[in-house]
Amino acid sequence: MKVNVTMKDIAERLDVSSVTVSKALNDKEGVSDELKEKIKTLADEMGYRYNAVAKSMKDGRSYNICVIIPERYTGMSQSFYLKVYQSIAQHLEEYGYYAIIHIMTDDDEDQLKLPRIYHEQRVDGFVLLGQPKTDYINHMKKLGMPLIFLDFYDENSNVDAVITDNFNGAYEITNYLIKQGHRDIAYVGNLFSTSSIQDRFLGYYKSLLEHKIQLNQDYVISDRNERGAFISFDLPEVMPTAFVCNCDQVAHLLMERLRHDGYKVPEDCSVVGFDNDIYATLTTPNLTTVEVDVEEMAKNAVKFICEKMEDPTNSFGRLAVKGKIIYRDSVNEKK
Amino acid sequence: MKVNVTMKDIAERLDVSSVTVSKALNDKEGVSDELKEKIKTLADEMGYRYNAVAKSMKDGRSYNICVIIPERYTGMSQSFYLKVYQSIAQHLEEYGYYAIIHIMTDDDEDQLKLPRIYHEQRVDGFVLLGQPKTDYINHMKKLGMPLIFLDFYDENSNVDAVITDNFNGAYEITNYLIKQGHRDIAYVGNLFSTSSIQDRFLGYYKSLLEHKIQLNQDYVISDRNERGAFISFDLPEVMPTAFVCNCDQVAHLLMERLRHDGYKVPEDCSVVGFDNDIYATLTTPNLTTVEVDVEEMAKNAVKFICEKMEDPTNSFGRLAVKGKIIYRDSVNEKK
DNA sequence: CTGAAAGCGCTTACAG
DNA sequence: CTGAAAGCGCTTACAG
Repeated sequence: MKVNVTMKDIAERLDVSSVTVSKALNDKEGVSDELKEKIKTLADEMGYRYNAVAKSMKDGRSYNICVIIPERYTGMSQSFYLKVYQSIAQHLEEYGYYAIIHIMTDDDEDQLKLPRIYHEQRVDGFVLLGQPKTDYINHMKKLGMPLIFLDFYDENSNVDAVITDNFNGAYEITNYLIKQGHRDIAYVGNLFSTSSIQDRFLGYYKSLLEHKIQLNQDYVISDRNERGAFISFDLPEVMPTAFVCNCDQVAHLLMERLRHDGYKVPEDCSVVGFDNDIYATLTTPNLTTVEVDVEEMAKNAVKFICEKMEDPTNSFGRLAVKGKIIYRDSVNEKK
Repeated sequence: MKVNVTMKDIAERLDVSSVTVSKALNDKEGVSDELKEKIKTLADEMGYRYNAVAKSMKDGRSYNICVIIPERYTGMSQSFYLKVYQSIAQHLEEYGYYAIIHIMTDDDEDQLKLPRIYHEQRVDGFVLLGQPKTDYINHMKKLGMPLIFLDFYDENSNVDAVITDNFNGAYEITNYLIKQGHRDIAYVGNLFSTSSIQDRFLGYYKSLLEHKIQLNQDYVISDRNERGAFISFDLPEVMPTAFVCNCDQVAHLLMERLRHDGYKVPEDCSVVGFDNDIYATLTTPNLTTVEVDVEEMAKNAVKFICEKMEDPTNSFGRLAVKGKIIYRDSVNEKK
């Protein structure tokens, strides 16, 4: 058995041309059924493997999509990114594409260094998963390649984006707290860090507004610096009865802090999170939170990027995928 | 500006041949320094990007290494896998290779289904990260492609492997417990699940032996079924004063269980883990554990696989990379 | 239904 | 130092 069987090898054995073999193996028209069967059978027998590199070269496409994740996000809730990646990879498979992860270092981000895969023309499009700095985004846009933002968007760029419906999720979970009788509700998150955190805040705020609850600036608590690293924070002097956290991890940190300061959850304070990631079930009590629909987000991101590759003028805007409240044990009715 | 600038385009502009352009851009001999500079400058100007696909086709290599992770592992400590992947990718870059993650579903594993990337000849070697079933391993071996096991090994396969020095790590951390005065020490882990868990057990056992401590079968506690899913377990009737857990996650679960049953850590029982992953610092108190040297493991795995691609007869055996004990607050001196 | 020719973008081996 | 020719494995467009 030859090391690498090619279509030509099959063609020679059957005394046909490699064009015919190509047509047969790709189920194209122009080969008799009989011959097609014979070719396919022999290909199997000879252990033929399709050479996708040759195909790539022919059509000038790599069939790779690069999923760029800024390194600082991978330190956070890693499960999320691997899950999203897996989902993207599975959906891309249906289109005949591959997903390749590129974890971008802070240095590369600062220096606007693009992944090697770009410089070697081995990629047809990018999915940005996790928000890089504006300069980097602008740099990527100039490439003129299909580009999708996933799990964030940028006000100043009209790049198509698939995001969690942060606004509505936070709105609904705040409504739920209010329905439980809470009126003194704090929000934990740096409003200037990412669009997600900001939108979740606005959803929280909308719920307050609708219930005629005044927004108390002491109840807006920053949890991280602008690079995304968590910072320690003080609890408000007058304590609220509930906290809406911008993510489960910070809810987890907050609950440790509350316990440390002698508050019981949910007896003294209720706490809700967002994401339903690993931290949601690591805390005691388990967190009531908003579950992100990873599957649906990945599916749409893939659809968008593939349609953009077909026709670069395709544009989709911003798609907000609805999440779902998961009710657990971190919320009490306010008596 | 043309959409895709090729060497030929540069050649025409400079009235030289594309062979010369190729030599210049690759810093090969046979071009005058002056001409080489001119070519490089123009290439930059024209926005030339190297076409690695053409190169791949020419040398019949994809320059891709596929990192296969069985899906059931990704549910566990995801941070680890993403970290390992990143480290592999970075090291592969030095060799001009790319790393591509493939998360293998249980179904694919059962049906011995290889990743599409293999069938399309878009991969030159495999790194198996996390132990698949024996049948799958044997199937992969038959491919005759460069193959490395990472973070596990298989008794029956003589495939090169890079692993954490599980035996020594567990041996040393058990020694530490004994030095703190403990003699009734349990081990938590299913001995028949993976080679890591087994080796960690043996390291624990060696430490007992050296200190003339009888192994008590009631003190060997299974934590998961053979597919790797955690199961609930009973605490021994007569409690030990310390637990060696096969991983941080199970140490975390154990500590919750202990707390629930009214035991305090480390006052009543000491607990140590293994891995130093996210669970080590999520528990209160923080875990004393063994840190895995991800960087060193990835570096060696990459070295091995690349040398095997150069010469398939290269063989390295099993390399155990030493870990490091991280001392935290989950161990007390036994009075 | 079948196939000869040309081409994708590069590199190698050779000739000058 | 420079370049014409051939080839990597496939597919497309066309001719028969």
